[in-house]
Amino acid sequence: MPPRRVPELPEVEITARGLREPLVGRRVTDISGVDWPRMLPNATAEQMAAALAGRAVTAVDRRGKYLLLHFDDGWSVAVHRKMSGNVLLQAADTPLARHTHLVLHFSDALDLRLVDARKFGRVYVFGSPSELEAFLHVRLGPEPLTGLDAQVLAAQLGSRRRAIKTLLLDQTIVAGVGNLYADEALWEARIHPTRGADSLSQGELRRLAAAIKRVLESGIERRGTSFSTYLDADGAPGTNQEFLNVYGRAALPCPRCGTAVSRIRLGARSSHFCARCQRPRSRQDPTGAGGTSVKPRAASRSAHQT
DNA sequence: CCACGATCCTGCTAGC
DNA sequence: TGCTAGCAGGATCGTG
Repeated sequence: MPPRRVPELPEVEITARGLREPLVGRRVTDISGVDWPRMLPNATAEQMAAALAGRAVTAVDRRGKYLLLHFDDGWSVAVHRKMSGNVLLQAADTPLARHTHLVLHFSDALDLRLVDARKFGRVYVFGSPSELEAFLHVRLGPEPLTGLDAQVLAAQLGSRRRAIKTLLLDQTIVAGVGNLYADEALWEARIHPTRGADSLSQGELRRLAAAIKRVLESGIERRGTSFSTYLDADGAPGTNQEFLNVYGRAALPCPRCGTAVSRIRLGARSSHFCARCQRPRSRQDPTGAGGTSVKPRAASRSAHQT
């Protein structure tokens, strides 16, 4: 099995699009397979079964990195795949994959299965649109594809001084951006990841807002940075891994200038950038030593593996 | 209010 | 070759 990328906005969007056609109009018949109660933080398996059995899917949507299943009578389910979670649509007679922690049984012997080796993924149940909205409201900032420009980004960042990369990973600043697309957007905008958010110029904010949209849209167009073919009716895998400029490319040449891509540790996350294209013009940190240097991983093991 | 470390998990890999 | 310690990473929680 080839390596999988952590799902971010484009990957969740592709999942939602793939599920929409087969699921809308279908009814839940039962729920099973809950072997890990933490997966359901706001309900028990019994409550979830009682709430959803007999209900039809009215819409499949996405907000940030949450996959949303809407049902009739105002019920909804929000799925967060976190690090390793997968959502598989399979015929009921397909053998259960290892690490399956929840199965929604639908009419016509169709299963929606949540498979997650690391058990970080979570599934929430809501009884009304306002409950769902309240849940999402406190967790998610604006949607980058429809609600982001330089002004919005500036307002979201406020006068915060933390590293811009760290703040891009904060879902209340902008929803849906994760480690991979944050690195790619910063490279595209030519902004060093450790730059203090309050040091960004108007022009840099404009470039960054545009770059965030562009990398996410490209990711969606390429059907995500994923190697899995699940959910794709035509079996086509995502191809964005072939187009990454810095993420997972430590020590490989920057596609723009040829300089070896740097990898540093920022907070508890790895950041990839080009030290030449992305200058640390911050006042307090002229050397760019804002993060801890780490040895590049073997360059062969990355998203570029064939 | 803000920053940041610890925590949750297990497959994978580096290192012995 | 086989074993094991340590890493990876999104989001939340607790501490300073």
